[in-house]
Amino acid sequence: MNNIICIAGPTASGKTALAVELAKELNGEVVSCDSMQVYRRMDIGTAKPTQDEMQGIPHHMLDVAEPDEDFSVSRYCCLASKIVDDIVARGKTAIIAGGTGLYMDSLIKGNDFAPFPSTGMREKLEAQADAEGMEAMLALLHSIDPEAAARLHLKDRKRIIRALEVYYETGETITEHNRKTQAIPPKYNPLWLGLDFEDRADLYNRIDKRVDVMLEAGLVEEIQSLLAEGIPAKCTAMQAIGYKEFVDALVGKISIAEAADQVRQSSRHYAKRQLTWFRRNERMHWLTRKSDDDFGKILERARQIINEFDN
RNA sequence: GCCUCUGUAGCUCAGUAGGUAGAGCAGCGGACUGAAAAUCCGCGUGUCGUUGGUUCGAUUCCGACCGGAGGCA
Repeated sequence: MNNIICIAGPTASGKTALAVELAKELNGEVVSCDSMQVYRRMDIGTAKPTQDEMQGIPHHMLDVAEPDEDFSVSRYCCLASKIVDDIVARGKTAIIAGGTGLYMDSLIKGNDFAPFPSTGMREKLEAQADAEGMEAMLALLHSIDPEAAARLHLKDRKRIIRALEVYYETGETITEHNRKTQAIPPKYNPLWLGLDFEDRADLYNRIDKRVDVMLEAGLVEEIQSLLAEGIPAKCTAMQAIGYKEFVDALVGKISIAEAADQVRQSSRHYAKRQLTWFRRNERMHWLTRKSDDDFGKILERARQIINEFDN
């Protein structure tokens, strides 16, 4: 009997509902794997499961950070792995559900991240990049870590700076770091379930509808109150889809209707990226939903896969 | 009814002084390992409204017709 199940899939694909149903049937607890649901008071726009939706099933890794706090894969793995271990130790099933592929893979593989001293290195590198340009930064990286430099595109500023940061902070190149991480055997051996739609348009329709539901549920008010309590509009949490766009609307840059359109658009792009990430996981059991399949059909397929896996 | 403008990729529009066409967005595919709902890369065949004509050759010129916009009555 496998005691860890991962439920992956794009936004609005029904991960929450499937996780709760399976938790009920398998004596499970849900561990959210979502880079934005970790923030407190960001409930509507992150589609955080409501008390109703949880149906009494314990949920973890929600509300573990303040919106203006720095969060990272490293912190996620550190907190979540303890929780998973504890659930399993208590003889229950850990159901890890969410759409943040990097977090999910890192948790399962057991990537170990040493804590980062906050020395302002990133700010220094950002300033240097502004002053000297990315060609210079890439050349600098090449002198330190030619493999990484060869792999990265000149325009991928974020990764070039990060690669330099990792080296200057730890003395180890990101290439070495990656090699070491990949060498360690996976920490967990879960059953992977992936949600997808045979017709992409069905997913996109669900995304569109969900934006309307969020608006009705008071997303704009949620954002207003975050801003009112002093959460800076430029912090990472507020860069979440559904937040940054309505912040623009609230300061009058665009209309609410335009913001809603942008949210729908960004969500589609995001969903596509999520699918790309999860598709490369060759251990994934895909639950591909046809246009006339209902939730029950997907649940039934999930049960089958779980039974086959156990036998 | 007459006149003018207009009809090119799913959308908005370029363009071809006649040799069957290209951008942005959308869409699709990919990457991703200490910010990831972030960041980045790649992919453009479409009856050039329809139909006749001129031409070796028409999306391009001419005519008619059918859409759309505006103007005059």
